[in-house]
Order: sequence, then structure tokens, then C-alpha cells
Amino acid sequence: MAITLPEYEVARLYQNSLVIYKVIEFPPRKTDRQKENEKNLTRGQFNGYLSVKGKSRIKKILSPWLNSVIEYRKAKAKIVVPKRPYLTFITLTLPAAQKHNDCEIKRVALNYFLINLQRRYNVQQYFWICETQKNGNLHFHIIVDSYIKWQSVRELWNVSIEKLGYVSAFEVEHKHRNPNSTDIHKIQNLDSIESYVMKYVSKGGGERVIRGKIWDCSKDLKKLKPYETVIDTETAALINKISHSINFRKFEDEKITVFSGDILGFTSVHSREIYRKLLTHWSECFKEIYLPKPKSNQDRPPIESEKVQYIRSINKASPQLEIDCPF
DNA sequence: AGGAGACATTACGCATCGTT
DNA sequence: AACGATGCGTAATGTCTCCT
Repeated sequence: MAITLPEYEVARLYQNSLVIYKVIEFPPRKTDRQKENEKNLTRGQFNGYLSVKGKSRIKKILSPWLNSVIEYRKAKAKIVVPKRPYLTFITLTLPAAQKHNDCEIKRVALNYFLINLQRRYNVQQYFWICETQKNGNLHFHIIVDSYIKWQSVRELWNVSIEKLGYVSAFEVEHKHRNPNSTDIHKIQNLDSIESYVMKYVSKGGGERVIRGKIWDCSKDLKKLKPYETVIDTETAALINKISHSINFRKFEDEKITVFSGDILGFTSVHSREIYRKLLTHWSECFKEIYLPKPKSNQDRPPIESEKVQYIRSINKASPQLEIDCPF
């Protein structure tokens, strides 16, 4: 007599892709096979490049953050927050040949740079990722949520790297101390912020392995999760429409189905209800990171995905809150 | 083009000092 | 206040397997 285990399909919605996968709940039990597998674990050795999992994790974080800020700005600021975020994309380079190891660059220069972005320019949330240039130098892509003048960024970064002597090294060759070591621009009016950013994140190989962490971000961002929903009638209807549209590319194997294309735009036209839920999720993400934190010891509960809510509802039916306007 | 889970190591985030 | 320094806590990181 077979036991039926809770099994259901989940849809995850990004701005530019929709992922469908199956969730099977089973009791946590370590098989002998699993124990054997664990012998092969590398125990925290960094291999020097961005793994598939890392890339996936980055998308899970950046998608809700960037989209929530963009939607917030579009919505004429109904939510009152102390800081009105403004997305900025910064690139940092070393103006002379790298003489220190990667960890030292990050610990001394990048760390100083990030701390001072927060202190001087009211940066609250940030994300960074590093890669190597053709010349072997490490360089960084950073996203922050403040407007900062390019001169200020350059000045701050040059101070940061001079702690390791890179401005002086530059001066020897170029006879001045103001290297153009940074690039900065606003993130705006892009069809897909996700594609744009993930392009930087996953530009492939790199010239050499990188020591230490490849990427990181502010603490709050790590709490964010993309919108997920158990596939109900409504979601199934949307998926059906998407699968019949010529505007999406489809990838499918036995475990997963992925549709790539303008999911957000399509949903806004073909399923107002799911569109609303998606925006609501992003607005919750927004509040989570930009509303002042409660002072007391009681932490606010983490955002619950629909998946979690669904699992709860199996045990206990609970009324759903209707939110009037997400942003 | 997935997710979860196994987990030791340690790089990095950031709160909190101390100093000016 | 502003900023440098420090120390502690946290989570990123690798690979592999199963998907009851």
C-alpha cells in the first residue's frame, strides 16, 4: 500500500523568466548514499569562480530588490520611507598592476569603500561581485541604492586603494594622482533590469581564479526571496497562455520547466490577479528592507512565500489578507 | 535554465568601540 | 559628528545525489 506524500508544483516568477518545479516533501532522513556523498564534500574550499548555485542565489536576491525599488519609484511613493532608494551601478578597477592577493584587496580597500559609502552617502543596501580583467587585475561591480556624484565615488575609491599604494603606483607612470578608476551610472529605463544585471554577473570564465568570496551583499538583502506560488487554476491558466505565446523561449527536462521572456509584462496584461500578487510580494520586500526596523527585541517575522503559506494551510486554514495597493 | 541538504572554514558584514 | 579600528557573529563556499 503506497503512501501518498505531499507533492505539488510551484511556479517562481522573475521579471524575465518563469520557473516551474516540483516540490516533494519527505521526512528528513539521511540515506547511506547521502553519507557516502558527504565524503566528497570539499569543506569550504573556494574554487575561485562563481558556481551555478551562487549565480542562482544572486538572482534570487537581486530580482526582488531591484524590481521592488523600480516599482516603488514608478508608483509615486505611496509608501513613506526615510530613504528613497536610487539605484546606481558602480564599476571599480585598480589603476596599476595588482600587487596584493584578492583577499587583501577586499579586506582593506573594498571593505573601507563600502563602509564609507554607507556612512557618507547613506547607502543602505548594496551588492558587489568581483571578476578578473584581461590583465589579471581584480575589479568590482557594485550596485548601491544612493545617488552619488561620480567625482565622490572616484575620490573615495582612490583613497581606499591608496591604503595599498595603488594611487602612488599609478602616479609613478602617469604623473598625477587622480586615476579614472571608477565608472558610475544610474540604473533606469531598462526593459529588463534582471537581464542587464545578470549579464554582468555571469559573464563567464574570467581570466584566472579568484581568492576569497566572489560576491556578497548587505545583510538585509539576504532575506529576500523571489515570488513563488503553488500552481492553482489561475497560475495554470497563465502558464498555458505563456506556453502558447511565441514571445517566450522554453526549456524543459524531467525536473524543471523554464520560460524566458518578458514575464512581468505578459502577466500584467493576461493575469491582473497574479500581476497584483507579484507586485504585492515586491512591495513586501521593499518594506522589509526600507521601512525602519522595530527597535525592540521582537524581530519582525521573515517574509513568507506562498509556498510556505500553502504548507501551513495544509495544517491550518488561515484567512488571507487582502492588500489594497501594493506600493 | 532547480532545490535541498550535507558542514568546516573563514572572509566578510557590521555593530561598537575609541579618537579627533 | 565623523571616521578609523576592532572584534564578533554570520553566512558563503565547495560537490554530489536524490527527487520516497
